[in-house]
Amino acid sequence: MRLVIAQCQVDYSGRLTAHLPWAKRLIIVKADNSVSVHADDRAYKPLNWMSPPCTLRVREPVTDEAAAVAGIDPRIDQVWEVDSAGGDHLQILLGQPDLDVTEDLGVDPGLQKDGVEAHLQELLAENPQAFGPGWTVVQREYMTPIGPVDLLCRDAEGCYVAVEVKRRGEINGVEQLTRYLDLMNRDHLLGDEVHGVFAAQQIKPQARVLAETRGIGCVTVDYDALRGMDHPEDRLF
Amino acid sequence: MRLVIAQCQVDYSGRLTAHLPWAKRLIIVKADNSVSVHADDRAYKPLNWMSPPCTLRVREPVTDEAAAVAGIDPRIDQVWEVDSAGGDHLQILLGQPDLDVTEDLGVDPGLQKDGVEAHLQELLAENPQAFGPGWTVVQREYMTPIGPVDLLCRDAEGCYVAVEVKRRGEINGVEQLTRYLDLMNRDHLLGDEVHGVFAAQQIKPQARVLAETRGIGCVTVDYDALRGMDHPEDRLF
DNA sequence: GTGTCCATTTCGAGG
DNA sequence: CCTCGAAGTGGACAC
Repeated sequence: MRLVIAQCQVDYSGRLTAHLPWAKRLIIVKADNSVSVHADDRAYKPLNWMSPPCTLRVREPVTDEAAAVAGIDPRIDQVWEVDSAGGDHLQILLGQPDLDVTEDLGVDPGLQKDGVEAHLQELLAENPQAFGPGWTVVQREYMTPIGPVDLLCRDAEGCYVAVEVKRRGEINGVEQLTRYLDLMNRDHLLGDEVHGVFAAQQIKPQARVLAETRGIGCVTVDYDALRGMDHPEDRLF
Repeated sequence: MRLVIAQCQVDYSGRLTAHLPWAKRLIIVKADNSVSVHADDRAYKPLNWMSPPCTLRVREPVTDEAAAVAGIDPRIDQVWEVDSAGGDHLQILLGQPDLDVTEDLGVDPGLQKDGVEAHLQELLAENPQAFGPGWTVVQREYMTPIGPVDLLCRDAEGCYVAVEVKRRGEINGVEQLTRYLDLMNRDHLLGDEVHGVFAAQQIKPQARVLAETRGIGCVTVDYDALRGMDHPEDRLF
């Protein structure tokens, strides 16, 4: 990993074109050749970047005399040309760096996550009573021609119910479930009419309204409580 | 902006929980107090981070003796505690740094962009003949109760057509246009039936199929050609 | 503030 | 390799 802090000007052309005027910024070159140009704000998002795979060519410093002949601004110390296979191009004009260090970081052991949608689906599959008494799970990731239904359940009366699980329930999730229900009921893949339930840790009001107008049930899920039901020994009382 | 390269262990808890085992990484603290932890790959995305606004507390180095008494790993040189208003928490255990520099970058003059969806919409508004001969634009960003239709047009026969403009046409865009059409035709906001056209630089096959089953036309747009039509003087022939 | 939608989204999984 | 859906999405803009 190489870190450079210097005055620079950046021009990108690819999916769009973008320009950064001359100013002092941080430039990161990672081991995967990716380049990112950071200002001192905007959290972790760079102002401009090139994603890997890409190649980086550095045109070396020129003498003042040669620069003058070529019409190059004498402030320019280096020119970086970054190219991707897709035709994207990033050009960075660099002044004298205030920092230029290279460090070998090695391979990272990687990030361990807990609490994403997959875990929520897993917990619900193990605790279908969260939907109501007598509910059972027929299958997780039940395949249809247009994609997998998160959970296929049966309610207390034995009716099939397709459950769409989301961390945050928004309109798109309702649309997605609606497409599954339309298909399953049009083709009578499961005989009787299949109902729908939209399950999420939080459901936006507009999504709830849309679901209800389509006869889809809404269930808000408490992840921590569900984890407690799943492993009662973890609870303190 | 402060750049630190050091062995570290990171734990995040907030919208999810995540853990990074002990390894050498880059840590960036920006002027907005945001913190990001980078490995030497994954383009510009950090492994872990805290978005502003947040506060950073640094617990100073302890002596080996004090560390032993407190049960702290003697490799630990500093402990950073980063907290956001939303209750998110990031803890970074740091070893002896290989790099620790602070640079003042000042305020960035900012990024200039060209070629995003707004420009595509603008070009299409100026060149409705891209949809067919005799087409006219009634209004850009035509407001409905559930959001703005990108372009409201009339075709050669004078029929209203709602046009949804996307850079890349995917299923969500078709759903979005469908909601507008459902509403406009249910409430007869414009008298006769309003048709729909889905216009994008590239349309995914599944989006195209969904659009066609709903009677929505698909138009793929060549941005550069359209720019050429708009400013013929820019063309070389 | 909430809601909606764009993004050079990035990223990962699955066919 | 493409396609699709999730993300600690973030950010801008309208209401």
